[in-house]
Amino acid sequence: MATEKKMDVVILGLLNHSDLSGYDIKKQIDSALSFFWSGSYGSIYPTLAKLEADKLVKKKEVKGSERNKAMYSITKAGKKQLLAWLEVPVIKDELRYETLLKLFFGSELGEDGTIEHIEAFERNVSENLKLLQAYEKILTEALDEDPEHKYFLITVKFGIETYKGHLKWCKEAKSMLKNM
Amino acid sequence: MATEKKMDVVILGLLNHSDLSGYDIKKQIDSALSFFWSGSYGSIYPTLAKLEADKLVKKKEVKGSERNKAMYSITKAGKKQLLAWLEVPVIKDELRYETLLKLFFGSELGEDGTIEHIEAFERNVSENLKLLQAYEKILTEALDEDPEHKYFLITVKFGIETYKGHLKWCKEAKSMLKNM
DNA sequence: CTTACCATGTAAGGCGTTACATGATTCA
DNA sequence: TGAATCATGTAACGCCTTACATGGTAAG
Repeated sequence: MATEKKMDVVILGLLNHSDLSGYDIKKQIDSALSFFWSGSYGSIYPTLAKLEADKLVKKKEVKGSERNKAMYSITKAGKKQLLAWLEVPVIKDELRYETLLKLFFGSELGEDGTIEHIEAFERNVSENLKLLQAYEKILTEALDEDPEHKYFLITVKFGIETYKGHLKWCKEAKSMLKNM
Repeated sequence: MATEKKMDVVILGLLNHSDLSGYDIKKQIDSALSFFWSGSYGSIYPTLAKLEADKLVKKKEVKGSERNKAMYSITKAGKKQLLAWLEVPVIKDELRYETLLKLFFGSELGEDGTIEHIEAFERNVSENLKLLQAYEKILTEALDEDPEHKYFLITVKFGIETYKGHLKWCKEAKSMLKNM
């Protein structure tokens, strides 16, 4: 079956906004998409080759003094495929937090160790929240420049609300563990 | 390398609380752990066999008039392994929401379609929130019965705060899309 | 009497990661 | 001149899911 949780629609979606190399795609996944998606070169390059073979993207070798570099752009068939995926209802949203697993089994570890896990989680979330808030500011200011900015901003706001919820829980969880 | 995001510690953790069959383990994963973890029989049974071979769990065939059923219990070596994993810092918390991917690339789909995705997400989160709040009530009332209940309750509260954050975002996102 | 649930397991394959391999260019 | 970044790709392997295969038991 087609494109359920795969790299291909991510690539198609990114190329729908601008032409990119495989390296560029990796960078975008690691920045704008990183808080809800991930992907490695070992997945990006083979997918790009497959998409090209299916004529969903077009490869252009960049010539001249530059090193070997290939820029990809989306084709009409690619846009059609992207839209078809966008129209289909979401199949699966997955939250998979190892932190919660360690908490769930935490009685074996005890309070101090568990609190350490929560605090490490808290530090991590706080940092990511700051990054998202910086994104939020930039995107809000540049909202008129590009109609896609609105959609990017909405996902950023998702991260902000979610992380705020996480931080609220951190406080609650720590006080629950300490008041025993 | 050992037990980074694997079924084995989940099983060890569950068996640390009570003896269970493979079928029981699946049920627990699909209920108490479902909002932050998942696993299938195709992963549970082979892992159980491997854990038994490593003497981390012990298998007891249930005899008598009952059907073929095997109950597993954790061994001392198993407890040690579980504790070792609990002590190690969390390697990876992963949030992977297809909904956000569809939102991120949403300009191609347009406002109406995007709002439909948000509303489907909203319905789903609302339902799960209700389930978690039911769990919260039960666990709060039974807090004294078992020292582990406190740890279960903390993870449930995580889900509640997170889902509340999600729902807050749903409202925000819809109004952002409508006010254009 | 049949539907739902209890119960165990295997085989094939999907999807992706990590690690490796290689080399150019830019910047301090 | 050496570190960081740009840039592409492959091979091996890990981990899990889906689908299949099988059959007992409880409840309505």
